Amino acid sequence: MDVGKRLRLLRKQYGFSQRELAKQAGVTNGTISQIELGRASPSVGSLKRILDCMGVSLAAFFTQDIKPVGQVFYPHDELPDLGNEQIALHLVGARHQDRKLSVLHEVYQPGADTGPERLSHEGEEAGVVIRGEIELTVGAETRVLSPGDGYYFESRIPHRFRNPG
Amino acid sequence: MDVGKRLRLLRKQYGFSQRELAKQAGVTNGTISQIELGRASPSVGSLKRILDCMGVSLAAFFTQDIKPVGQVFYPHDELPDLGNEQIALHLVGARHQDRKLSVLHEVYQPGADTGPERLSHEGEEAGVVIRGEIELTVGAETRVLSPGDGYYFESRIPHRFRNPG
DNA sequence: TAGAAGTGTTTAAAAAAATAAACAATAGTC
DNA sequence: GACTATTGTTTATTTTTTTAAACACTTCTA
Repeated sequence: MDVGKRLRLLRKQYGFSQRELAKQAGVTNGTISQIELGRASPSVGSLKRILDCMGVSLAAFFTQDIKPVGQVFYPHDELPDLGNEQIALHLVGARHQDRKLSVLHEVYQPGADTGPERLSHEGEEAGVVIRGEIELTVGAETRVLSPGDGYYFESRIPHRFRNPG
Repeated sequence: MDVGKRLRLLRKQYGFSQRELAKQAGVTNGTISQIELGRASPSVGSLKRILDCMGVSLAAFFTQDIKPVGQVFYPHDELPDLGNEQIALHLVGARHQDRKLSVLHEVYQPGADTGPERLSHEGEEAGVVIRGEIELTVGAETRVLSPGDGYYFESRIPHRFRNPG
């Protein structure tokens, strides 16, 4: 089992560049490059700091137990309607196990606009497109969401909202 | 989770001294001392070489999944008799999971004597005391076996036979 | 076509881990 | 008691990792 190959695979899954990951982990991009190329065997301390940024434990790393990113995009017709006839309440992320957050699509009036970002912080995030279209990038995946479509993901995965309209 | 404390615990379980373990792993005793004291964070390469000597994977190490040494000593009355009335066939290590070896206590005539050793090699080992008493040391445990008592253990655990009589 | 910003890789210097050899402490033997 | 063997720890030196900064390359944007 190659530590370097595994780290690179994991980093790609999360859509990090070497520099992004390095900055968060408190190491340099060169370090990550050399580890991935097998030119250096990281100390367990360094490796731990790197893996922490992706929510992966040393145990999971060496167990080959890469947890998949999970379902991120929820088409409109996959949002169960929990509301009544006057107010539509579509729950986003219903299938997401260990859900710590509940977001509802409540139909009253158009919502506010979300500006472009590229964040990676604690917690979880979810939302729904109200009007127009929004291009959402989560990790390595990018998708244009139409009105009615939703999203759900861990905020530690780098993400960005963009209005292509 | 402290890597040093875990390594020391594991080493003690296997009855290794720092020098014994170091020699097999191809590192120095000072290295192991410093790791165990937390004065150094080993590279995954070094840690792997050390753990290999004890048959512990990096995954198991970080999973806190220390597999116990397992039952080593089997008193006579715990050996199930698989034989007939003329020949007694007592199976040693019946409860040992993943048993790759079967040793039977066959009652015909007294067996040979085993000299003192201190080995650590591949494979598994098992036997039964025929006559007199034998002091068997496996890992950190020592026990005097009487006629009818048996033993079963992985040969990579350092062991020694001694006839105190 | 530049120019800026992004990517991963490479290299000399700094920091940390691993070595080699000493030290101190204990236990066993003569 | 002295001698030997074994234990774990400590320290100066060597080796390796990590850093910091450059490099080469691609991809946007003006």
